[in-house]
Amino acid sequence: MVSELQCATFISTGILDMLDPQILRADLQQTAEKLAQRGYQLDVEAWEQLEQSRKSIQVETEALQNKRTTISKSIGQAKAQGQDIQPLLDEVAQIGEQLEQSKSKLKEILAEQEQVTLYTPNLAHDSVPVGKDEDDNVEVRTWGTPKQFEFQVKDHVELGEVNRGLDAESAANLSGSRFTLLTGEVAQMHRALAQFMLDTHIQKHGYTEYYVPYLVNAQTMQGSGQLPKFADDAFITEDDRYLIPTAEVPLTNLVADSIIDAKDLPIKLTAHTPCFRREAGSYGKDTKGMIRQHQFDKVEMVQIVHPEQSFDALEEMTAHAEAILQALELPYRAIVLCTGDMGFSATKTYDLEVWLPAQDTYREISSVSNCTDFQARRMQARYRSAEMKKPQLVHTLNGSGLAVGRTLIAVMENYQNADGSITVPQALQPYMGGKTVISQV
RNA sequence: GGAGAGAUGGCAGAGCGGUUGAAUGCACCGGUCUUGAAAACCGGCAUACGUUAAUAGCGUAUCUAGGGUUCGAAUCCCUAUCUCUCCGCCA
Repeated sequence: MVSELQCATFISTGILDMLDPQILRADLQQTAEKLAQRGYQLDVEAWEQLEQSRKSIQVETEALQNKRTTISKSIGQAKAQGQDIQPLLDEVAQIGEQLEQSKSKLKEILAEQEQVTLYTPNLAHDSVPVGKDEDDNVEVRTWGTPKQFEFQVKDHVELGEVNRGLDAESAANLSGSRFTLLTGEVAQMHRALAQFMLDTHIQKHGYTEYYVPYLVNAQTMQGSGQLPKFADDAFITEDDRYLIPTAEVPLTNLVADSIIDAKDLPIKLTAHTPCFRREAGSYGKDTKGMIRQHQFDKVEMVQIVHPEQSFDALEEMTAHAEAILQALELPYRAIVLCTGDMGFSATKTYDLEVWLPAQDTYREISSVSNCTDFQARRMQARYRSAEMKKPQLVHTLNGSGLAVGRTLIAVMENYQNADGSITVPQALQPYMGGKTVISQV
């Protein structure tokens, strides 16, 4: 649980952030409708009232401020010329109290508005199917054909036991439920997968590798949209740091509070990190095996791009994630998430789902999102070119390339043999000392 | 963990209670000169919000952040964060 007190420490920038205040102002009704598609109810009337009082009070405050500054300056001048300043002091004294009142009122309203914008999700792109939940997601394409097995397939838990590589009991004893302990060749394959993914993104897809902190502060979590709304999903330390739920958090925030030269775009970053999630609200889901864990490894891709490029970049990044599955020859399908199933910061998301023979279904293994300027606004990440008068917000994207644990599961299940041994995919063999099969049978 | 020093514009670096959004240099942009380039010289060059048709004017805020003192704060006080130096500890 995150206490009220901790929530109160969330960083106020003093600016109206998050959802573009200009958009909220320009076409409030339409914005509210778009938000409703995502299951978010914006109180239009309350917002309009807030806006009205903000306007009048801000104008009033600034006028008072101006008056005081002007008088104060003339006090300085009068003093320098040796004139009597008492009349001026009397005059300014009256403004003081009025100004204080006006100021604190304005502060209150701004804080209220910030609360609204901080909790408001990104707007969905027009190409995103409108829908309520995952049932309304739309399949975009499939790749590969699920293999027909001549024998009764085992799931990854059984395969892990057979090969003495997956020990749920020890993990539970050490840490509790939703943790995994890998040993021997299975642990080796897990490591090999991460290396293979990282090398592919660096060598073939043009990403720069990063090693990042696994603990970040509240400001950073807020920048990429995890806070304040999803505080309960994250692990927090006693000194108010958060275990990263994904490398997206530190990678994306690398450009926070900066103005990037347009010719340095796009910026393409990747990192292999553990990810920590409370999995609050997922009780009873995927309790068996290592599908849903408090700790899992992931290779993450992040791109910081020119606003006009972000939808092309979304396709490109999705292809980068698909390239890993293709190299491993794992059948999968790509789906586009509907408005109701998308994450908070995303305007459009593709999920990749890998075929799991034991479940006889596709399961999520990667999620690639275009966040447009939503995170950039929270982080104040902008770019500038010579022709531009003002810096503009960049667009940010992130995607898993891929979730390592789930990829391990997919390899184990798709590459299993009748005796319970597991063939090592060809692409992975160089990363496993040339080993072609895992077998403790 | 202990002791000390510091945080100013894209960068470097002045200012240390009044007319300072902030000297100066570098970088960058425009121009003069030049066959061209360099050099030299001239000019320009922060961000956000408000008002507005306006990326025009005008107003407000911003010298790490948050409080305070004051008619007035980059300048004084308090707190937090971060950086550096030394000691301790440690992979």
